[in-house]
Formats: sequence, C-alpha cells, structure tokens
Amino acid sequence: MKLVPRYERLQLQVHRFPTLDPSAIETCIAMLRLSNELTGAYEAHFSRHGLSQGRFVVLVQLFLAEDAGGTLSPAEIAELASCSRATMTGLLDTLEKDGLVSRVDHPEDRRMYSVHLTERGRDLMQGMLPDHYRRTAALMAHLSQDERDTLRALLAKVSAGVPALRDP
Amino acid sequence: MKLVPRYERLQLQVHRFPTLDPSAIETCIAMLRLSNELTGAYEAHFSRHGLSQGRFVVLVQLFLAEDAGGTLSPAEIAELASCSRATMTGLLDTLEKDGLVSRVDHPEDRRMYSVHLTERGRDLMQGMLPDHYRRTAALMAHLSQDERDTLRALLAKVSAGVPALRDP
DNA sequence: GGAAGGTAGTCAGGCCCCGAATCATCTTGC
DNA sequence: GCAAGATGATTCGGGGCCTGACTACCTTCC
Repeated sequence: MKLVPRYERLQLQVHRFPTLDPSAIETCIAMLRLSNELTGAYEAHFSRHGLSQGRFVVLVQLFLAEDAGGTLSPAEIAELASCSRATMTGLLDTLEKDGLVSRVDHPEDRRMYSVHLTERGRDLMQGMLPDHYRRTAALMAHLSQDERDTLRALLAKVSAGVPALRDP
Repeated sequence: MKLVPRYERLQLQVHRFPTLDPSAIETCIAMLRLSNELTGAYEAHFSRHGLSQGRFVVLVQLFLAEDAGGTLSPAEIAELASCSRATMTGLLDTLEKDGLVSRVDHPEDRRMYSVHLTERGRDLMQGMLPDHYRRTAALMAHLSQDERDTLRALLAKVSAGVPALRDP
C-alpha cells in the first residue's frame, strides 16, 4: 500500500506558503488515497486467482483480442497495458512459465512473435471474469448513472491538469 | 507506471457476461488511469529533488510536526503515511544515509527513538514546498470549488464500494 | 522477581516496474 | 548487394515498496 499523507496538519501553514491551495490539496489527497484503496483491493482480488494487476491485464487483453478474432504482439500488449516492453517481457515470462500464455513465432518477421492464451489461460479468464465484473459493478453500486458521468467528467478535468503538475 | 486496461474492446462482450456493467468499468478504468497519471507525475516531480513519494511524505510530515512543536516516532510516521513500520525503517534508512533526517534515542524507552529533520532536510522542504504546492494547485486549476466538493463526495461514494470489491 | 505477553523497530526476501544497453532481424538508400 | 539505420524483444542492474519473521525491550501480574 503506497504512501499518502494525511490532511489535518496542513491547515497550520497556509500562511507560510502562499501557493498552498487547501481545497486542491484536500481533493488531490482524496484521489491518491482512493487510488491506493482501489489498487490494494484489486490486488487482493487478483491474488486469489494467482494473478497481479499486470498479469490480469495481459490475460484480459489477450482474451478480448482473441474474441475479436485478432492476436497481439508483446509490444501491442505493452501499449494497451501502458507499460514498457521490458516489463511486458517479464510478465510474459512468468505467464508462460505458469502455462497461461504461449509465444508463437511470427511466420515472416523473426524478430517478432504473437502471444496466445493457452487452454488453461482461457479457462482462467472464463472462470474469473464474471466475478471480476460483478465486483467492479459492486464498487460503483453507490453511484447513479448521472453521478458516474459527472465523476468521469471531473476526472477528465483533473487529467487536463496533470501536465502542469508533471512538467519541469 | 502501473497497468491499466483500455476500454474500447470491452463493449464486444457485454452479452457474454451478464455481470458486466459498462459504465462501472468505464468509470473505474478512468479512475485507475488517472491514478497512474497522477502518481507518475508526482514521481517525476519528486525525483527532480532526489525524492520518491514515500520519502517526500516522511519529510513533509516531519516538517509539519516540527512546525507544530512536536516530534514523531517511526511508528507515528508510518501511521500518518499509511505504510507499515517495516517500510518506514527502510525509508528512514535511506533518508538518514542521505543526511535528511536523524534518529534520536528516546531518553527512557530504549526500543524507541524520534526522527528529526536535519538542517539539510529542512532546507530541502523549505525550498521545494512552494513549488510543490503550486503544482498541486495547478493540477486542480480546471475545477471550481463546487466541482472539487462534488468530486470529493463522489470519490467517497466509490470508497464506500471498495470493501465489496476487496472482500472474498 | 520472573514468565507471558505486548510493543517498537529491523531484517531478509520478494514483487513489480523501469531505463539503458544489447542482440537479432528487417528495411532503406546508395 | 551491402552498409546504415530502424525495430522488436531481451537482459541487466536498480529502485521502491511490501509482507512475514525476528530481536530487543518494556509491562503486567502472579
């Protein structure tokens, strides 16, 4: 579980730091804290199936791609999963070792291969996805459709501010 | 940067999985994605000062505590930072090695000590906090006060659903 | 005063992820 | 046809954080 500061003590020094915007910090901390709760909860859920978030994302992307009749290369999965290709190599290594995916050589370009779910990997997804979807629905159960739309819109506004946070 | 799935392909299989609630998933993914952007951006910002999120939280808590005239034990910092005491040991080790904090033995209880900012640690905080606060304010600049309040309220509603996501 | 149990901090080992460097292969331009 | 450069995947080294087992110390209560 990652580190997130608590809010209480902050009020004390608004006067010392003119750039301190209390409601911005409070809202930001609320997001970071929820984000930790969320990833922690998913991690707990996935680990009951022997997966991590990263491993799950790989499998579910393969599952979806397969359903759409396609296939994926490591680089494509990395792109879909927003991780580096180096990370993807490691994920695929352990998934292959566990017999959940297999690497299939590309017929023409010998630098590449495509990744396929094994029978076992497909069964795992089939077995866990209904529960997974049910849990995600339960997570959002307290929000109406309108509230969900509002939340997404507000998150998008925050997202627009991320470059200002990140860039030098 | 952690892994977060993309949304597009999901629509294809609503019919196969009756428990799949598209707006729940879409909203959840939006949160996870923003959470990654956010922690990534903060990580980038902190690393320019030689810090990580965890290291920063320790220093800022010490800074705040000191300002309030108090002092903190490792366990108290761990509590404030929502991490385990074991993790705190590691953070304090590297912070001490970098000369940013010092450990001071408890006068009576030899199991304990208190953590203090060094001159260097204090200077680092003084120097970076104005910029840090400004960045956080900029992150939220696109949201009005009302929108921030709404966002926090919606996040709280999501938070209420976390147990349903986590528990077996 | 000494076992039983609680508490503070530490250690060892592990997972996940990354960037940089590397290897193999393909493509392009001459 | 062949060097030069691009591209896909991998390896290596390392950082950050976590958990679970452990040590040292204190407290309690008979």
